[in-house]
Formats: sequence, structure tokens, C-alpha cells
Amino acid sequence: MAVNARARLLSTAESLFYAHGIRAVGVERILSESGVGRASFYRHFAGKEALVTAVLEGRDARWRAWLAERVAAHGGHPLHVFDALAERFSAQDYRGCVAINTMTEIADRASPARGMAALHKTRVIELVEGLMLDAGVPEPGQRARQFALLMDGAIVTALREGTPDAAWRARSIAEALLAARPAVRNAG
Amino acid sequence: MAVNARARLLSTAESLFYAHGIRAVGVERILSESGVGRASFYRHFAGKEALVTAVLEGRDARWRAWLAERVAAHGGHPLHVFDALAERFSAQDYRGCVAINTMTEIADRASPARGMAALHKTRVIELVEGLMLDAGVPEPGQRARQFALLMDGAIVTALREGTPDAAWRARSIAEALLAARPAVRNAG
DNA sequence: GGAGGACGGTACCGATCGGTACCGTTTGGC
DNA sequence: GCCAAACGGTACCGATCGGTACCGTCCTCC
Repeated sequence: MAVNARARLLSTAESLFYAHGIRAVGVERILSESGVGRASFYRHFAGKEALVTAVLEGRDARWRAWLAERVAAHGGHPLHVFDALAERFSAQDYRGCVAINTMTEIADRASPARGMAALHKTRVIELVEGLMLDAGVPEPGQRARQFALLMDGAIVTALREGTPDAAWRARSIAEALLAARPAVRNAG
Repeated sequence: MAVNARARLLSTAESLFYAHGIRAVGVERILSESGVGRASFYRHFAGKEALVTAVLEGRDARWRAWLAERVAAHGGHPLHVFDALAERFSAQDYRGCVAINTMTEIADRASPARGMAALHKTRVIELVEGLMLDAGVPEPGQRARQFALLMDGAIVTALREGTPDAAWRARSIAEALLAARPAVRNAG
């Protein structure tokens, strides 16, 4: 029982932060639910902020690995990112994207947590760009950033609606985007 | 100095909540920065939560009035919502959408604050649907929901990037959407 | 078998949280 | 001129915040 205190802290904190938000979860609660002693916590992390960034870092890696795996399972086309999102949106305890929630909750742009959240989004865009390249989509960089905007819009919408509908809505928009002529000019 | 305590509370709270988040701003700070006495606050509001919902309600009305005015100033076409957003995104103290921030910060779906935030988004969609009708866009309800997803995606992206670029990105996607054939089918 | 490191538990710290009670003052209407 | 409502200021409440210090215990490795 006395092993892996750090791993238990990270796991418990991730669940609590995701479910309730960062500020809403005190160190006391993380300690009691993880069964880790107070001193042990401060031996592993400089403070709550260090725990937050470590949680975000782990979440980033695991979430991208999950996305890549699900997209591949659906066929590997960039559009399949929305099929992957739809799977998550159906969860009844769905609470959106940890990185987005961190950016909206933590106002200080210079905080390490904000940095990790921004880094996550950058890496997701890179992942989507790789999918674009594999699929032979022209202008993969621009397309990836457009898809990322659609993904974020879908995530926020799903958080509000509580249904996977937003994933299909975003997917249909993405389909129209890929079907459009290379250069679409001012319509308004 | 002794008048309009309620109005001062709402104004100060709105600024502080927007800049730092709801949980990050204590009642004490709202009182000191507004110059309102502690007792006066609890005479006007049942508690902090009531203040939050009142702030969100006022913000909703003012923001939609602002959006309608700016869209009209740009020409009145639904696509002009993104030109309006671009104006906001340029602000260096831009902190995103209060409703989105509330939905990500407050986990409890049943809370009054979450209800107000969701209501705001519904009303914005209705506003955009009205613009679609005026512009003669087919399937205005579906289009309005698609535009709302793009607006939310742009807002979150702008909060991360700190530039108005996301507004133009969302606008180009919306243009492709309106230019697409009525029914786009599975591309993946 | 002894030593050292990792651990859980607890007491404590100052600061702040949201909220209540009571104070004296100011102000506007009759 | 007087009274009542609205106001600002302050003291106080229990609870919780993030963080520090010290305790005894267990487990491992030599």
C-alpha cells in the first residue's frame, strides 16, 4: 500500500480535476481520496501547481495516443477524428477537454498549466496534420488548423448539449470543407 | 456615493469574473473594488451564486445586443458574425466567452449559472437563425447551429492564440459551408 | 540484522472562503 | 424637521485553502 504514491496522486488528481475543475479540488481531497499522506505529496511535487502541470502532461500524451488509436480503428482518414470524438461525447460524465477547461479556468497566460494546455493543442494539430499528409489532402497545415477549430467547437458544444450530435455536426462541416474548391473567396 | 449599490456590484463582478473566473474572485474583492458594504451586498443578493446568475443574465442581453449591432454595421449577413468576433479577439485582455467559461468552470449541470450559460447559447443560435432567414439561406436552423459551433470553436481558439486569426479561419469554413451543395455525403 | 528511504497520520500555520450580525451615517420623501 | 430606508464599515463565524513540520512505521537492500 505504500508504493506508487506519485502514480496514485496523478491518477486521483486527474479524475478530480476533470470532474470538478482545478480550483474546485483542494489538496486535502486529493490526499484523502488517494490515500497518500500529506508529507508524501509535498515530497513528490513542489506544490499543487506542479501536480496540475504533471497531470496535464500525462493527460496530453494519453489523450493523443487514444485519438491516434481510435482514428486508425475507424480507417485513418482525418475525418475520423470526429467519429472518435463522438465516442467520448456519449459518456454521461463527459466534461469537455481538460486543456480547454484549463485555459478558461486559469486566467494567467504565463502559468505553467496554461503552457501545458497550449502545448497539448499544438500537438493535436500536428497529429491531425500527419493524418492529412497520409490521406493526401492538399494544404495539410491549414486543413489541420481548421479541423482543430472544428474539434474545439464540437467539444464545447458537446459539453453544453450532453449528446454526441456536435461531433456529427462538425464532421459534416469538415466534409463540406474537404469537398470545397481549393480557394473559397469572400461570400459576404 | 450611496446610490446604485446593486448596479456597482453587477458591474464590478462582471469585470472581475470575466478577467479571473468565478471561483477565483471572492466576495471580499468584489466589495472592496466596488466600494459596496458587506451588508448591502447580501441585502441585494441572496449570495454569491445569485450574483453570478444576475451577472450572466445581464451579460447575455448586452452581448447579443452588441453582436446584432456589429453584424448590422458590417452588412447584416450571417457571415458577418465572424467579422464581429474578430473585433473582440483583438482585445489584449480577451478572455473568451463568459458562458463557455462558466460551463467549463462550473461542473454541476443543475446549477443556475450553468442554466444561464446554456440559455445564452440558445439565444445566440436564435439570433443567428434570424440572420439566416433574413439572408434567405436555406435550412436556417441547421445553418445557425453549424455557425454556432464555428463561433465557439473560434472563441476557444482565439483565447489560446491571442490573435483574431481564428475569426478569419472560422469565416472561411463558414463560406465553404454556404457554398457547398445542399447535401454533402460521407467522404470517409 | 541493522540502516535508510519511502510512506501515512496528524498537528499546526496564516490566509481566505462565503455568510451573519450589528453599528453609525447619509439621504430622500412627507 | 423628522422618520425610515438604504447605505458603508467592522467584527465575527466556522470551514477550507495551500503549505510546513514532525511523528512513527514499514519495506527493502546490503
